Amino acid sequence: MKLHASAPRRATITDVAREAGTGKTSISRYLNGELSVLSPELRERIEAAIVKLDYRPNQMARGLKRGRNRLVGMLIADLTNPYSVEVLQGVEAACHALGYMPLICHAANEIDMERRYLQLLTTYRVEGVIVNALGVKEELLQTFAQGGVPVVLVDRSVEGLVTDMVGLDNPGAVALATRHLVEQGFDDVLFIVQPFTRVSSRRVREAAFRDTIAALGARGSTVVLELGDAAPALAAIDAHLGAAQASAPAMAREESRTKRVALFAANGPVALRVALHLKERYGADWQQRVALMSIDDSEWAELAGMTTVRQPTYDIGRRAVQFLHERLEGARMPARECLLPGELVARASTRRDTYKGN
Amino acid sequence: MKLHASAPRRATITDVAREAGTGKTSISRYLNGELSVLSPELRERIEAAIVKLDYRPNQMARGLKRGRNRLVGMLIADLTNPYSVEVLQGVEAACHALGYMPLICHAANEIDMERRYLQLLTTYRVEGVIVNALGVKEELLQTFAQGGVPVVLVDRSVEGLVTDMVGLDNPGAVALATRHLVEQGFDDVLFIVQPFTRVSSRRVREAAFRDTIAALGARGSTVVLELGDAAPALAAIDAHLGAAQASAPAMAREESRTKRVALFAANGPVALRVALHLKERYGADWQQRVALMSIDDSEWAELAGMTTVRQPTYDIGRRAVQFLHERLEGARMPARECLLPGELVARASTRRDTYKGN
DNA sequence: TTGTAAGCGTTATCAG
DNA sequence: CTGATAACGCTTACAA
Repeated sequence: MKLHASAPRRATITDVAREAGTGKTSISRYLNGELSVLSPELRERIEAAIVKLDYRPNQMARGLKRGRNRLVGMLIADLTNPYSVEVLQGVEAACHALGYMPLICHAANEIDMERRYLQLLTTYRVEGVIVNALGVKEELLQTFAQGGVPVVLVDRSVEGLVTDMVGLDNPGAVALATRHLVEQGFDDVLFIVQPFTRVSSRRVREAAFRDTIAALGARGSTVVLELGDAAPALAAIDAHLGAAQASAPAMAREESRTKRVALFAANGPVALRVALHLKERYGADWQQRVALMSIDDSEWAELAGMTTVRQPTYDIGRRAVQFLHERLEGARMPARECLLPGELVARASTRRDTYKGN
Repeated sequence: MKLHASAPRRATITDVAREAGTGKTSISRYLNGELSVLSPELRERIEAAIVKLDYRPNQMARGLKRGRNRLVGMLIADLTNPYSVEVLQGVEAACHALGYMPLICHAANEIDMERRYLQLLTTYRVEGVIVNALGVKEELLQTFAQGGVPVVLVDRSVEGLVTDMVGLDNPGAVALATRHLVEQGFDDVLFIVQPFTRVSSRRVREAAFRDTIAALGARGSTVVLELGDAAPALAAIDAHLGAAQASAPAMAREESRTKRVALFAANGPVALRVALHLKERYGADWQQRVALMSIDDSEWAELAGMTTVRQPTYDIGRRAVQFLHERLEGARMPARECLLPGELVARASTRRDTYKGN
């Protein structure tokens, strides 16, 4: 009877070779699918040995020798944002389809974490990285690029770095949303966005908003909301809403909604913050009183009846991996940019026919 | 001028040794903090060489030699569930504090994925695994345990497997919630849960619900809701609600809420599904008409004014890593179980004073 | 068809 | 204090 050793070392290729009464090379060949060169008889012995020893090739050793470990880094700024999780799902699916193992790193909105993870990734010799940057300085990413490790950016670009990037077609999405609002009769739109100067996607959305508003000849302004300290922004919103209401001629109670003003949140987290505030201020039926639209189709959007622009998150993730894969396969081409279109999901909050009195 | 090689291989320890004009051993010593045995002079040369070559030790090679790579696997059943993301944050924080690198695997609710990832983890020779099992057969996990790789279960236990496990104190949480409902005047509670026979946490919650209801002498029943096909369950709920309403004596319109019946969702996803249905059926002010409570404090809970029991997710994650760490440090003790208490977050939906007419 | 031997980048052992 | 040298588990010429 064998005493249970405290750590019954996993079988190695050598063990298998011995068990099968052959050399390591043949085992290796078997593992790598070079079946044609193995006599059926040997093959069977190997098979048996592997099963018997429950052998699993050590990826680390493999990678060390081969020079590639099939690991790709996926750096995510904030998993708390459902957007990221959805992108991640696409990334995972694509990775598996192509035989990569995503090494998922979650910066949790901490810039140090981000740096630290990036270092770690190089330490593990990932073959490529997909980055949803928080605020990496270009140099950090540059390190990868210089080392010949392809980088694909998701959702945002990084100043001074030219690489493949995939994300939402922000101008298109914002235009889609804004046009919808105007068509529905809102001709004064408040665009609410987090501090945007340092984050490309926010910057682009804000600019697109102003452009679209101008093109449509509507009124519009931007409010900067910081999630950490939203009070000032919320006050500004209230003020705007209040002013609009005051200027509107008295109406029947049912029609008290400030009809011409709509709120447009630049992303899901902002939308939630604003919705919470509106609910607090206007009560449970806030949706009837103020129109809210948002980029990012949050899970609660349906519940709140909020109109949104849904991002093609899954595809974004898949596309990112595809770009990476192509580079890893040796593709030499200038940096590409893949901008996928958003989809308008119209709900009660902005639909003309939902509030009485037109 | 140096031509940019297509893949400027990363510097290895040998390169550094050459650059510093010394042997690999010294470099290794330097890397492992055995500074005391290095002459200040040599130390400086090494430092310089490392910086100059931007050297990063290869973790794979390290792991290969050392027999441990500081990798711990984290298998998550469903990242789409915010619960998982929160636990993950705790895990990450703790891992970094202890110098581990979490290898995050997302099964995306697919049982094959789960199996596949588990295999992969053993292939990468992770030192331990934290598992939020979807439905692993015990054998798979057994593989780890037998190989001397510690396993910590999160949120649910796996039949036939005895290991450390950490999660919510389900009986306590359910009792807390149920008692609250009864105290608020609801004496007929509908517990809504996904098919629970195969998932320990659901099973425990359901049992605890029945126990508590019995102990309190209230009425209560269980409805099984499948997220994939919720219609039957929702119909059952409607029926129950309808019956209660019919049996109640006619009241003023304002008091039409079926006062004595409350809905209790076993987790966040179920709560969302139910809320969506209620909204569809009762309109935007569904919260005024039917009481909904849930385990898991979803991000939209505040928005919907839904009472919840918040899970100590972050701590669950941290605790899991701690357990793992202790095992990795060689702790030999019987399997432990850490059940953390939930916290009641009372909101309008179940508060007596929020609906008119008491 | 099969096996031998030389590494991959580190660390550990053992002499200087 | 410092540095050869032999592994770690695997792949890959190169032989046989």
